[in-house]
Amino acid sequence: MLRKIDKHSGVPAYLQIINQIKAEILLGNLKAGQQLPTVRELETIFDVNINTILKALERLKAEGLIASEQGIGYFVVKELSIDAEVVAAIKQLVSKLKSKQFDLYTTLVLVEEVWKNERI
Amino acid sequence: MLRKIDKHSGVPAYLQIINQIKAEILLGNLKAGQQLPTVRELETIFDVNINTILKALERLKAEGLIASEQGIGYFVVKELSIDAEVVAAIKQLVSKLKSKQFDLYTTLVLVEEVWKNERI
DNA sequence: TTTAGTGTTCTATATCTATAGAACAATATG
DNA sequence: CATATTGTTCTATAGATATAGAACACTAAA
Repeated sequence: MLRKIDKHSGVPAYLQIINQIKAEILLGNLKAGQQLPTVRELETIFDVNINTILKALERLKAEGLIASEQGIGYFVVKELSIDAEVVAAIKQLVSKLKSKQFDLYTTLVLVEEVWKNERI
Repeated sequence: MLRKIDKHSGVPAYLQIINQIKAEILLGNLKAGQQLPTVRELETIFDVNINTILKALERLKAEGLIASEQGIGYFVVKELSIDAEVVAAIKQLVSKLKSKQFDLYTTLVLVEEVWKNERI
């Protein structure tokens, strides 16, 4: 599920990488104990320099989400399971917005703004 | 509705400013013809340097969303109205996630990932 | 033991982002 | 006309981000 980052979004590459990996863990696509692709494979997958990969992995390690073993690889440590109902609700909203021709950027901006402006 | 940006999010300040203004226009809180705060007021509101403000306004101008008149100010040009139903749907999702103690960052990451992974 | 495949560390360089500070240009108002 | 308020332009500097390239360290397997 991991894919090329968007180099023109303005969001730092290492952050986009962190976000992708975190999301995969949240969605249950990466489970505890599972090994990540090697750093040199990640270099190809995300299409960034190895140092950028390392910066992202370092942060995820500091958060305790993953761990590394020299000579072996990186592994998911902590599982972050979320409610299936929540995933369903998000899918439903995404579906509605896509059918109304919204683009992802606009959607994210709106969600953020509603989040910060509404007191619920 | 415009507020301080988050200097520690890693997202460039000028992008956060663009996002906020765009969202206000989308939500109808800034309507066509309406004047924005002065650049020096925006400096205070967002808590960033005037050059960062200008960079953001420049981009919004290039997109045709706002226009400037020297000696007078910046004005909203294009209106981007969206379906009230869409806003309601977003509010509903935000409400549900907040009640489940989700944080904004996790929410945005999930929405993005679901958007990119689901073919709908 | 040797080799291939892992992660790890380091230096150097270029570009982007953000700030500070100063000055200039156009407009509206007294 | 003079002044205050607005946008505009410019230079210099610091820090963050990203890349390239090289070398080193640990592990597993031939």
